[in-house]
Order: sequence, then structure tokens, then C-alpha cells
Amino acid sequence: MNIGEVAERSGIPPKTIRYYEDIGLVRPQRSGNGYRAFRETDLHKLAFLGRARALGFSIEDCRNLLNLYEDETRASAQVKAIAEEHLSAIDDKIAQLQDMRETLSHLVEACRGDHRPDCPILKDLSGDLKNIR
Amino acid sequence: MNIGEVAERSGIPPKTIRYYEDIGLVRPQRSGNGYRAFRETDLHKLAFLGRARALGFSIEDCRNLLNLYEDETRASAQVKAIAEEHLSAIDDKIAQLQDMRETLSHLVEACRGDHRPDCPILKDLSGDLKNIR
DNA sequence: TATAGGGCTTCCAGTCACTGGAAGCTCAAG
DNA sequence: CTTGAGCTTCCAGTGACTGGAAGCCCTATA
Repeated sequence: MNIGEVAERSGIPPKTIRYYEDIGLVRPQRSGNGYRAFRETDLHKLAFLGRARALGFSIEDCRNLLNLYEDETRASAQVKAIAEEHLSAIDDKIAQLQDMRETLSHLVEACRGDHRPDCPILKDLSGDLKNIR
Repeated sequence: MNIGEVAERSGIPPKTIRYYEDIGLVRPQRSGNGYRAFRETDLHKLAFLGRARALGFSIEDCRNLLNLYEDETRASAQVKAIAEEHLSAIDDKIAQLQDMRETLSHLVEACRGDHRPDCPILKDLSGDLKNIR
């Protein structure tokens, strides 16, 4: 398989696949003409990476997950540990975004959004906390 | 004021303040010795930037908000538009993270996390969807 | 057989918002 | 006069790609 077909079947763009090779996540062989020659196992790995990335795992996490996947002697506890850490990072991020959302939505509601310059959003950003709440 | 004092009072590290000058967000004067000389207005601007960044606004948004803040002829509608767009981006991000969270937490729960290699997390990532929902 | 196109290759640069580090100047205290 | 803190600039690295340029390879059609 050439890179185009693999890209299509894995859903990962060619540029990204070349990047994954650069950083050692996949190691396709080469044809006589210099083209990358992917086997089914490469495709499988790339699809694995695509799903892991879609769950928000970092590249380093993906590398470790892939290693565990290929390690028949793994303990599922190792996989679970990675996933739990990531899950708690996601929870942190959600909480942080919800804090922002909370503040910002109050400000947006309080702003009339008309032609006049008065604006509680700017007032808040400027440090004048007398407004809102 | 030198950069250290401004950093302390605004809560923004010196490195970041220099970076903000590089990209034109603040324009402190210079003392005879080459040190940056910040006025109160510069400090005020930096604190504004700190709060806007804490709400997750991009640097470009911050630049626009700062311009509007200094523009007496602004319409609050302009500010509100920026804030609403950002708010909806935040909402999108939260939704995306919650999707990830949902999937991931089910997988984590299903994984026994023991010494054995069987792992529904890896099974899911490898594309075997027979497991879990 | 010439050529046109699409796909493939590499390499370099840019993204976003900083952050770390090195080399070197300035200033105040002891 | 030395020490050390604080300031300066410049360069490089982060994460995970993404865009673009220059050029080779392959196939189909005129």
C-alpha cells in the first residue's frame, strides 16, 4: 500500500503519517522507487493511533499504549494507569473550561451589545470588579 | 517601574511581558540604562491581558479587546461579539472533552487493571468494538 | 513518443503562546 | 572591589501537526 491508500483507510492524512514515521511510531518499509510500502499491520497501528488521539491521548501516551498493545506480557494495570491519568487530566480541563464559561457567560449576559461604549466585559477585564455578582 | 516589579504586580512573568512587547501588546519606554520603564498604564494593560488570558481569550482576541478598551468610540456590541464567539468555542471544547470523558471512563471501568494482559481499553483502541456498548 | 496529471519524495518554515538557557551589561550593598 | 541580583538580547525548544516548494515516479492519452 502507498501512503495515499493508507491515509484514506486509516483516516490519517499523509502528512501526519510521515510525521508519525519521523518520530518512530510506525516504520513502513520502502519500495524500490523510494515510496513507503505499508503492510496491513502498519495500517492497523495507524488506526489504533487515530483512535487513541481521538480520545485525547498525547503522542507519548500513544507510544506507550502501542508498546503495551504489542507486549503480550503486559499487565492491564499498566494500561489502566495511563488511561486513568489521562481521564483525570480531562476532568481538570473540563473543570477549568467550565469556570471560564461561568464567568464569561455572566459577563456576556450583562453586556447590552449595542452602539454605546459602556461594557461590563471590558470593565471586568480592566479590574473594575464592582460590576456583576 | 522595572520589569520585575511589573511582573510581581501584574502576575505575569518577565519572560511573558517581554514576549508581549515583542508582539506589540505593550510598548514600555526605556530608561537610560536600557531597562524597560513601565508606567502605571502599562501595568494596567498587562493586568487586563492577564485577566483576558485567564478567561481563555487568544492573544489576537486580547489585542482586539485592548484596542476596543482604549477606543472611546467603541460599540459594546463589538466586545460582546468577540466574547460570544469565544464562549461558543469554549462550549465546543467542553462538549468534545465530555465525549472523550464518556468513552474513556466506560473503558476504564471495564478494565480490571490486574496483572493479566486482557484489556478492554486496548481492545477498543485496536478497533475491536465487540466490547462495551 | 511526448506530455500532462497526479502521487510520491524530502526539506524548510510556520503555527500558538510561551519558556529555558546562555552570554553579558547594570546596579546596590558590603 | 567584589558579589549577587536584576536586567538585556538572542537562540532554541515545546506539541502535534500543516503548508509549501522543488523535484522524482508512474500511468494514460494524443
